[in-house]
Amino acid sequence: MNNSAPTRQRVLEAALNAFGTDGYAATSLDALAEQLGLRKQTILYYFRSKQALFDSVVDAAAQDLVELFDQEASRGLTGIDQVEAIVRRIFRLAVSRPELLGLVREVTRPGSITAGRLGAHVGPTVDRARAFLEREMAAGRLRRSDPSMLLLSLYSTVVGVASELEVQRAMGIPPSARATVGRRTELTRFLRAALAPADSDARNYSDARNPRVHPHLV
Amino acid sequence: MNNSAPTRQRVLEAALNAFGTDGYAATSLDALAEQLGLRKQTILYYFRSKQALFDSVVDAAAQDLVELFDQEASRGLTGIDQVEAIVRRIFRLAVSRPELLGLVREVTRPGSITAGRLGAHVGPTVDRARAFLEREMAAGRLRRSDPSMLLLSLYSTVVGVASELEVQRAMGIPPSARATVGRRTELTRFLRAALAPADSDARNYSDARNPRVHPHLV
DNA sequence: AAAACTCTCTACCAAATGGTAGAGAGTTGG
DNA sequence: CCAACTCTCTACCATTTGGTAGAGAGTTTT
Repeated sequence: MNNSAPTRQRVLEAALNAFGTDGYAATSLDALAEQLGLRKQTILYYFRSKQALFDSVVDAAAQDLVELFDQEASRGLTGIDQVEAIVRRIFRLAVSRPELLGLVREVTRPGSITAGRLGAHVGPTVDRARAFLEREMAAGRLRRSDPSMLLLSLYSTVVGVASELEVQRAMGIPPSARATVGRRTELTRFLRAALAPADSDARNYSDARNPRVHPHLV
Repeated sequence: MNNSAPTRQRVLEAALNAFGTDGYAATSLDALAEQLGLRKQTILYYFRSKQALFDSVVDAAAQDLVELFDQEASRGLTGIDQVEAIVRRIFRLAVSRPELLGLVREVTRPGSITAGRLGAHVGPTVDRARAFLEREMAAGRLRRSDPSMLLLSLYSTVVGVASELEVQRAMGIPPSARATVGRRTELTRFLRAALAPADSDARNYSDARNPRVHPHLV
């Protein structure tokens, strides 16, 4: 039962790229195969059907996302610092593997049958994120609000700002590397303002201004 | 040169619905025609090609969006009140015509050739929005930040929260009408926190808490 | 060395796709 | 009344699509 890791893996990667960039419907097995220097039938040897391939791609992508997220969440940061660390991570992802966020976008299309599949994978992570927000609110390190809604707002904002390239162009923001850093900096400021606890119970809370942008890269 | 408004219009509406829901590639002219009780050739009589139909749909949708937006912006509100009015409008849109936001999402796909078309239509409106933000910041009614970036954050957050149905389901938010109101309320709170001017120069600014949720509908 | 297994290929196929050509029915204008 | 025009249709068509059947080469197992 040797699954011939190289070929199968190559197919998965190219498929993630294609599905995440052009979408499911606009991706043909023939085009995918040609791009890999294979015949379509070779793809269908490893994956029963186009849909099965897509499912596998979603599984792999979900695993990557969860891993990355949990890794970043396990460093024990608190409050806005933790949120900022995640934001930085997602931006790095948007630069290094934009097709991954594109795939998420494709899967979360209304009525998508595959949405449940992704949901099943990321469910526990989402729960943990919500629990984190609740905990930090209770500790007075984040402004009090509905954790689910906040999570949704955060998701929309971060993924949108990180990956809405065409919208950014329309708004006069050039898609350069420097602009990407600028976007993240500005977004961080936006989020800090939105998340900072009201004056009522702000305790030992790390400086809300000056988001300490390391001049690394993104 | 009678363009037979009824049929042409029906085609446009059905096409907007299909393109906005399923995307360009997943929409076939045959399916569209059948749904309209027509033959595909009738569609191709009014529109030279599938791409031309899509372009026309984008034009019409952009016009609707701009109209709606400018209408809401011409009422002379200021600061966060104006932002909140726009948010309310977009949410109403997400409920009454979800396919419109879906189309925007489709058009803004990375590498979309039609993105420029939409951009050309909404450009002036975006400029006006940015000018508004600048003006309100200068007047001390909004927190100071980069207007372009803020606009992008606002866009991502509002459209995302309004239309990311599948993500919401994944985050445990049921897609009911009541939940929609709740989402908007929570989002408004989020935005108020993010946009409220720093204490430095906050002048005659309408109450930041209690966003006055009318029990209308959405 | 024979049998079984792994992997990629050629050869097809039915269905669906966007699109062309042009007939025919109905209406309008001269 | 005839010509022109508007609109929808039938008849096709070339291409592309996802998918099946199975041959054949190489490797592993017995």
